[in-house]
Amino acid sequence: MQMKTGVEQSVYAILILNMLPDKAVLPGEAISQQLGASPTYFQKLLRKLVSANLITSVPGVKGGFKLRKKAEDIRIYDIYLAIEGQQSLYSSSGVMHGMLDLEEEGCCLLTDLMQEAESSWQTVLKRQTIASLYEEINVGYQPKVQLLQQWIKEKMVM
Amino acid sequence: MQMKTGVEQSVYAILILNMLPDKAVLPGEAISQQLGASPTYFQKLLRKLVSANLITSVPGVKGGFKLRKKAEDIRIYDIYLAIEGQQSLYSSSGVMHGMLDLEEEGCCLLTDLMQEAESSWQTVLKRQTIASLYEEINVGYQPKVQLLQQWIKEKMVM
DNA sequence: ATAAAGTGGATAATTATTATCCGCGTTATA
DNA sequence: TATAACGCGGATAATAATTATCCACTTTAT
Repeated sequence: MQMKTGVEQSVYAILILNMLPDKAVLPGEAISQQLGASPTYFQKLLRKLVSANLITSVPGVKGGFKLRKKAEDIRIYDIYLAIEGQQSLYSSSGVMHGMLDLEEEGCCLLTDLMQEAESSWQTVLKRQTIASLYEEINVGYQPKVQLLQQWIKEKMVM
Repeated sequence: MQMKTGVEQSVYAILILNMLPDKAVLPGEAISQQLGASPTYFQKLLRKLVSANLITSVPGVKGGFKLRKKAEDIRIYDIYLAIEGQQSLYSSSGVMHGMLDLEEEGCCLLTDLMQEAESSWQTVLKRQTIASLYEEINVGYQPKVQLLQQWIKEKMVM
């Protein structure tokens, strides 16, 4: 039971897009290269972020991706949800039904507890936004962030 | 990202073992049958529960499994941990390293948040015990539980 | 001795996740 | 208006995780 690596990649991708000047756009391949992700699969992740309305895509020669929302309006949870989907961490496989020979389907003693646990988990993921991560990275890694900014200027298209 | 079905099966297995008279023991195959689980794989799950000191096994002709702890001392979390292992839901894949070209390995902006989220999730799983589930099942499904008790008396060995 | 149980290792089957490929639509620009 | 660089979506393959099976072994009641 492990979170998909796509969630982490997406978070950093969005962090990069957040450094992009307004109106500018960054090709998917450039991002995937910088993150060391497989280009084709990473494109799929970007699609999910587009579907979730977190980023927008621009087709054509000077196309690419950019943020759709402000950094303070993108919670880690939003990205998690976009990539992992809304299926819950736990779903009963109906063991109770067999054990007690019940008529009704789908009843399980664990459902409520698990739902509560998941809510609790999600609540924490809703606490932090891209804006707060951006601040954190700026404070802790200023020189490296400067270099990244430089790279973005080279790769972006307007 | 889904919890293993083995966790649910294990919870109900332990619930069954909890209805067992003291000193009695129940063969693994009987349990797996009642739960509709694959016998051989279910045996592996039982092994994990033994390793986690939640149940004990007795080899030999009149062998089987029984609880090692009292129902009120077995939290859902203990079972979850026994089956899923202690690896966390999230582990960084080092994307940040590539993005910022850092020297240090293993630093990730998400680690703290994810750790906190997971703790929060675990806390909820620690709230409920086998004892409380047993009570719940007794209140809601009394007649069916009676039948289960009957079945246990048939299958158990002392 | 034998049969019924658990143990541990090797291995296969299944499912989920990650990755690639290709043909298509869109758009800047030569 | 042709072309090249990009995103889009579907099909498919490769890899990894999970679930399942098999077998030789130990233990123990009868």
